[in-house]
Amino acid sequence: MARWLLKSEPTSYSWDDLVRDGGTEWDGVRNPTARINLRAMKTGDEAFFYRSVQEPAIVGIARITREAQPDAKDPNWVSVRVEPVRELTPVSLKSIKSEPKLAAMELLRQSRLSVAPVREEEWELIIAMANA
DNA sequence: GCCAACGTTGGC
DNA sequence: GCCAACGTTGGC
Repeated sequence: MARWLLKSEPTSYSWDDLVRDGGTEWDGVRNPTARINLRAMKTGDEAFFYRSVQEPAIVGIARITREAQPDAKDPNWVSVRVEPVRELTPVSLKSIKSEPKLAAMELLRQSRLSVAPVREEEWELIIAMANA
């Protein structure tokens, strides 16, 4: 199973919105690199839900429930379906940056990328940080 | 095809 | 509010 990270500004779509909805179409992504990542997602893959801008942090885990299909608003782009798995004790961007083992994370390397891969060892370390 | 100008994202 | 990173647009 592959691991991912999905960014969202809480003012546009928050973790609580995802929980309330029980699942959502992850659409509106308009970046070529992010599109490559969306297309690589398989049903059952898991993704960190990252809250950007306001108190940036990883705040939950979501699951991909349908692979990429053309975005309803513009077929040149794609969307996937996601649903919430569980909330996490927030792991702040600050704590991610302060952990040397996470220095290679795509989140840090390309800070504007809204759909990014996460390595298995990074995933497990962040889960451990949330549980600490 | 190059690159300057401009717009957007997102951390601080 | 500022600014760095980076993507897009458009003149040449």
